[in-house]
Amino acid sequence: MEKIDLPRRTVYRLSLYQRCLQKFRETGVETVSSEDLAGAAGVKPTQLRKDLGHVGQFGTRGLGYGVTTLSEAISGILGLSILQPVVMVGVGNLGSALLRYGGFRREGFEIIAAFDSDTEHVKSTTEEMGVPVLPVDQLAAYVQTHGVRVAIIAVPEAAGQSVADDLVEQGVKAILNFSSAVLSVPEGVMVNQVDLAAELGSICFFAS
Amino acid sequence: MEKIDLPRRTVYRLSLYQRCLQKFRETGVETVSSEDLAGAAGVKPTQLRKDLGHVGQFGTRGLGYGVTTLSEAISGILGLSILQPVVMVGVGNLGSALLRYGGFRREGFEIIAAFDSDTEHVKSTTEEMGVPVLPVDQLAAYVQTHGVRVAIIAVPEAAGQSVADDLVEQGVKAILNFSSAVLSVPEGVMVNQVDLAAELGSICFFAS
DNA sequence: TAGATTGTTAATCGATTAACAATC
DNA sequence: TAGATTGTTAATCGATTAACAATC
Repeated sequence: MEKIDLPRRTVYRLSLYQRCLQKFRETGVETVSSEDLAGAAGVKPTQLRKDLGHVGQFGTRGLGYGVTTLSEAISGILGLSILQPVVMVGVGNLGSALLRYGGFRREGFEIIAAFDSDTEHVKSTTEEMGVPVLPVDQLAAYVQTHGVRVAIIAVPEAAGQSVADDLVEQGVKAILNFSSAVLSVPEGVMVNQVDLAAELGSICFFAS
Repeated sequence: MEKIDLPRRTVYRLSLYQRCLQKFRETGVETVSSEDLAGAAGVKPTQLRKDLGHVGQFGTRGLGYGVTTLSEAISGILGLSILQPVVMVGVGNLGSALLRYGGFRREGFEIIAAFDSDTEHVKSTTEEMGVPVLPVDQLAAYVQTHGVRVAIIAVPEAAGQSVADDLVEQGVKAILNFSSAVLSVPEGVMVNQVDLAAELGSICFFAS
């Protein structure tokens, strides 16, 4: 596996394209132009082509892109051609909502286990979530034995950093962080911060 | 109210600074340097100063920023000095998680009502959510009579655009969109797309 | 005055868009 | 061949960082 270096935003959009391609596939479309696909993803055609240009040549001039071919190519690039195992830490409001959401599997990853420090929480949620919910003190061991490399953090701010430390120590390489904690991680680990309150706060500005 | 034009990212970070300042305030700190505050927010001091430079002069050279003064100034800029009323459309997994989350109020906005198309949903959730959950066909009227300008969309993709159209028609100016629908809105309406699946998909790339 | 720290300008960086030659 | 559409280069744009003079 060649390690390509891609701009963050490009990676994000590849993920978008991938979902659109799946939809095209389901409706039986076999070929799309950069204009069609970009339209579906909400970006400019020229940007789509630029993004794809970073990783290879997939189209046929005058014709467009083969839906299946491109979709599989992108899956490969994102590392989603094999189902990616993900753990979830924190099963509060947001964590459990994400667990129930479910649509993830279609995207090429699967939340294989969730963890929480609240024992009551652990017991009451295990069945209704569809994934095992375990006490957080089993997190490290689990991550190690299952070779997990991707994690979602949805714990209160105060616990964020220590959870991240544990994860990184066991080999996790990418973290999607919903806690408002600012995580510091070593070089080579990617953190993607999603700060819902700040997101909402910032749109309020544009309403005035 | 002068209408300032700020870079999106700057607005987002102002929201971050604001939260950090509140924490400083709670712990009795009266003055912070750009280094302290930037550290707390996870950005570079120079960026913080640049961001603030967009909107005015709040500091004292050699000393730093007054916590309270700066905090109130930012609230004013973001339009959060008065509690901002927000409606939520869609009370599925994600929507209800956000409703329960609650931490929003401290940030200066309040979800005053939620809407859903599923009548069962409406009934069963109203009490447990702490806000009225109403049938979606009352959305337009409610938004208009309450002068709501900010909305959160957490409905399935297929319904996203039509909900957005209704909101915009009734005067909503800013939308935080959690549906994966690519919304098209008229000039002057701000949409902030948060695509959780794409977010997760894109970090997977960095794990390989 | 000396030390600290802001506000701001200039330099850098990265990402988006436009334009067009290559080619199916 | 003519029409369409890609792949890629160059131009633009916006955002981040470095540097430093202003000043408390």
